[in-house]
Amino acid sequence: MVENRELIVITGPTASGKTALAIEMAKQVGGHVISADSRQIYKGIPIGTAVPTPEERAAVPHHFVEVLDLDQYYSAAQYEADAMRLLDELFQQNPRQVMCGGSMMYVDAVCNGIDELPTISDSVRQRVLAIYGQEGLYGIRQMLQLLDPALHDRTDPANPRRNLHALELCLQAGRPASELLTGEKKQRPFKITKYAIDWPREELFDRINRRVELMIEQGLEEEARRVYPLRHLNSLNTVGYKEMFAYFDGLMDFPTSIARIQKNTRVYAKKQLTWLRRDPSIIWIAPEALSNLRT
RNA sequence: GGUGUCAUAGCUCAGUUGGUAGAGCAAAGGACUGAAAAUCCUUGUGUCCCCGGUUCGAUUCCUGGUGACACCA
Repeated sequence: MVENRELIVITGPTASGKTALAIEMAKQVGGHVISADSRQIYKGIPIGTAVPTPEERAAVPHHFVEVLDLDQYYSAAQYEADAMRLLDELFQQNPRQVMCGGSMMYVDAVCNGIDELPTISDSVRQRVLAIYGQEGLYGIRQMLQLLDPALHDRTDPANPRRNLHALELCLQAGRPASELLTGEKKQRPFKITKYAIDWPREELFDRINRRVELMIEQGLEEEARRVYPLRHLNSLNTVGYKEMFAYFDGLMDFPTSIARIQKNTRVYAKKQLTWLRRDPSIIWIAPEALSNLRT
């Protein structure tokens, strides 16, 4: 009954052409596009996150695009749950569906699963923040070592966010969180095939630079001004907006902020590539092969 | 034309009282389990402008050249 179910995952670095390819694939197999993008999921920032166009979305149904308010909390774990629920539904209509996105953690959450962890309560969060405020990262590390030596040892000692969260988990769970972090890969009731588009780096960087210029033409500055009052939200701690905000704040001029967006987007693409490189299940496809797909 | 200052990593520059050199930015590599377009880590050999001189030894001092800048004509 579920034998031929397949999730076709189109991933890869930013500006590599995932959107168009995913739509083409979805059309061919008769499936929907499930976006795996931690920023396109928010409403109000379509230009800077290069959301699919209305025409593209009319051609194939899309999910998880422009559905959250900027101040809504969301996470890879929530995405896993939401996406799995949706896939269950969609597979009943069609055995092949397409996932598209460059948020590697989201992609992995669906492909491999994430451990079940307790939700951190406000009181625990406040308590950990207070420790951090008074004793800094050192204090957090010390307490973590006491509560969960194993987790302490494998947590990047210089990364505040990771250590804060590790300690939060221990306090919330009431026992060493490392017991919960099994890292077990979940079995999915469908086949997963991952593709990424393999551009020569120079060409990818060219595409990035051009796309940023296009965003400016489309009105990125105006869009950024609209959300400027919400600039402290995590959803706006995003390439394209941070740099515009810095320009609005007088920290840099307009051309500099554009150049910074281009640079930071290149850095982002590199980080994505680092993640992708260690995933042996990815099928890299040459850009030239794309034209053959588009029949 | 004259005088002066400068010439060091892709860029901006520091430095070596003569023992072949280092920061920021850029760039490259990596980590990643409930904020992930986030967060964090690692990586600096380059004819020290060119020819010659002094010296055990010159990127550092000296002569000359070339280039840039400033001022004077």
